[in-house]
Amino acid sequence: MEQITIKEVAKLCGVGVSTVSRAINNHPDINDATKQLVMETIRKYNYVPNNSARNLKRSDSHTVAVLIKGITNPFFSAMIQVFEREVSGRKYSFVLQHVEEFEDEVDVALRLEKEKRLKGIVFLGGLSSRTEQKLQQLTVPYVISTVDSDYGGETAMVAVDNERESKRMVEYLISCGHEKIALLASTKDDASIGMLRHSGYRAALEQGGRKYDEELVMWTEAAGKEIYSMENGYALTKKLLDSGKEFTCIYAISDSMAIGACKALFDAGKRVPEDYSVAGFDGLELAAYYEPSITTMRQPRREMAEASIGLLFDLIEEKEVERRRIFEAELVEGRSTKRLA
Amino acid sequence: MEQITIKEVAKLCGVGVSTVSRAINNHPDINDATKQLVMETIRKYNYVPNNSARNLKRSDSHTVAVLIKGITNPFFSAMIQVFEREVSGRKYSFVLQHVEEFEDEVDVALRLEKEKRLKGIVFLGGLSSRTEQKLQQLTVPYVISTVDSDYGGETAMVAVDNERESKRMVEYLISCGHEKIALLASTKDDASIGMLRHSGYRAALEQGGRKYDEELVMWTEAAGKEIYSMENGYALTKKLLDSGKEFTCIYAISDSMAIGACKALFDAGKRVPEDYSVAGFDGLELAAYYEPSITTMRQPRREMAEASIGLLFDLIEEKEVERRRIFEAELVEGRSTKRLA
DNA sequence: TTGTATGCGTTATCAA
DNA sequence: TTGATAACGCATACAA
Repeated sequence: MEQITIKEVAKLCGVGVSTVSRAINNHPDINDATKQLVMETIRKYNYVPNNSARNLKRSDSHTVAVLIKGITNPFFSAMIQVFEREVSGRKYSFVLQHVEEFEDEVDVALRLEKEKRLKGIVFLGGLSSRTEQKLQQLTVPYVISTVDSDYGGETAMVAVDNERESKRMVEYLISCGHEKIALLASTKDDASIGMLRHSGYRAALEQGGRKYDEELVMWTEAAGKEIYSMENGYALTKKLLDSGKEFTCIYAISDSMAIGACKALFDAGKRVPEDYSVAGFDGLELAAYYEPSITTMRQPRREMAEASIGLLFDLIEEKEVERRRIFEAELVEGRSTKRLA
Repeated sequence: MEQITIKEVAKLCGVGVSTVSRAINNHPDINDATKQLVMETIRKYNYVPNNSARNLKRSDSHTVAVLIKGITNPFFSAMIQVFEREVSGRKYSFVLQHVEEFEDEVDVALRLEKEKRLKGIVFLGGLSSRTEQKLQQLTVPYVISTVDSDYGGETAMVAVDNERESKRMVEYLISCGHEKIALLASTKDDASIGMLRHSGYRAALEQGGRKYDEELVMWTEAAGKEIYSMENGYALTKKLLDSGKEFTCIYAISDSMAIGACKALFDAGKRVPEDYSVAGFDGLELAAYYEPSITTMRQPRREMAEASIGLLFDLIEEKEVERRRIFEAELVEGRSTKRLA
């Protein structure tokens, strides 16, 4: 099968290449009959325009990209559909770009921006390293979505206040009568949401007159594994149980970890919530389907996805808008936590 | 920030563009000193080559793509990492291309093939429609992964035998003493794995001397929702319970549906497996973490992902190999099923 | 309404 | 070891 080009289509139709181009791109100034002819031969010969050539030539692509590191994270799943809908509703093209583990998302963004002549970028899940300098090389607007780390003054951002909401969760657990609340945390050097949620935990304890006990904080050790996974939640809980420390409640900084925690407790012959309460964070669908359902802070993911695209287009259209959109999370009381007598 | 091009880099260095190109692409015939100079100015001015131009010019790209419809499906999650590893281990670039719900994956493949000068393609999750004719337009080898529908003679494919493994599962359930086994099925017009798993269910019942009862088959109605989801499993189970039909076991054609089924049973005040047994299919991690753990057919996903890339490269290298690689699934006995007395 | 010609940014060929 | 220059396939300004 030969790679047919626009030239050959033109030749086959007995017209010039610009006419073919006009037909493809729905230009107004083209005779309807010739357009039909062109479109027919295109279909007949299965002509597919080369996107690289188009991108090279075009100045305005009407394309925005969403970059995701860890596309398999279920937290992002529901958001992806929303991105698609919101972008195509604005007559733009949508590129979902997966960033591999070892790649720098800003590098990918820089490449993609040139390659596709992007109009804007959403970084889903934030930026792993502090590459603010590199960010400045971006010539198009961008929005950091679901992470509220401090990226510097004017960075556009959509997220919940992770520290505050984490604090609220722990305040709730305290209000249920829990004194010794263990935390399943991220790595010690985490500078992103993991640390913010830890800060919220600590603040709630200290302001609630409880002792912040370092021994009840189970840090993720190896950076190799996925931090927010069930597997990690399981491992950390096992370690916690083995430590012999006393506690009545486990607060995991993600729902997946909370589920891993439950499983570890079950495997140790414990019951949830009768023996131990367990709470998570994120509000994954799964948290509701688990048995018992997991008490969690639900992030309004769909709304945040909508707002991310909305903000991005506001920036593209150079509107003067608030560049930080902070959403409220919702405390969902599941049956994985109980009030102490 | 200006979009700097290769020409300007050349000018800045006082060399020709071809020298810059040589430096970028690690050509051997270039003076080491000039190369250093070029690379330094590139870094200094943050030059990023335009990929569209490169793709346009290059003939061999050393890139393969994996196309996924439904990238949020947790079944694919673990496979993606394997694809990355396997491809980059072969010194090829890897493109993970998400196919939107309404898009035809072959169209996307055709476009991408031209745009990126692909060397090969993996279709993860099979092809939704029978577009065999279009497939022939692909000029590069491709492998259909995880779906064993009949795509015609020579189609390269890596999958489990869905019908056989589904049959095995039901045979197991029969061997546990279950007579009335309800099925949570896909849509009636499904022509893919959903139908194959249904066929296996039916075959097991009939060959096992049990009656195939159409009323125990809960077909998914609306094509709008995600078939293999917890939500759908929940809805179908609710419907089943409401129907008043008698049964002792639910076999869901996916683990997610099985979890939805469990939740529906719990919400109806039933116990699993004491009142009803529940089994799934796929062997998701989640099946092991659920309480009770779900009895399932584990597909060797990592191995299948490896084999998909392996087969693709065999085809790229024009080796004469078996084009169909069928893997065995593993029956994992969870605690969601019990033997009847 | 249509065709011709130019250039997008790069790589590759060729001659120096 | 280098540098001009010709493609790559397309969109578009301009001429017709």
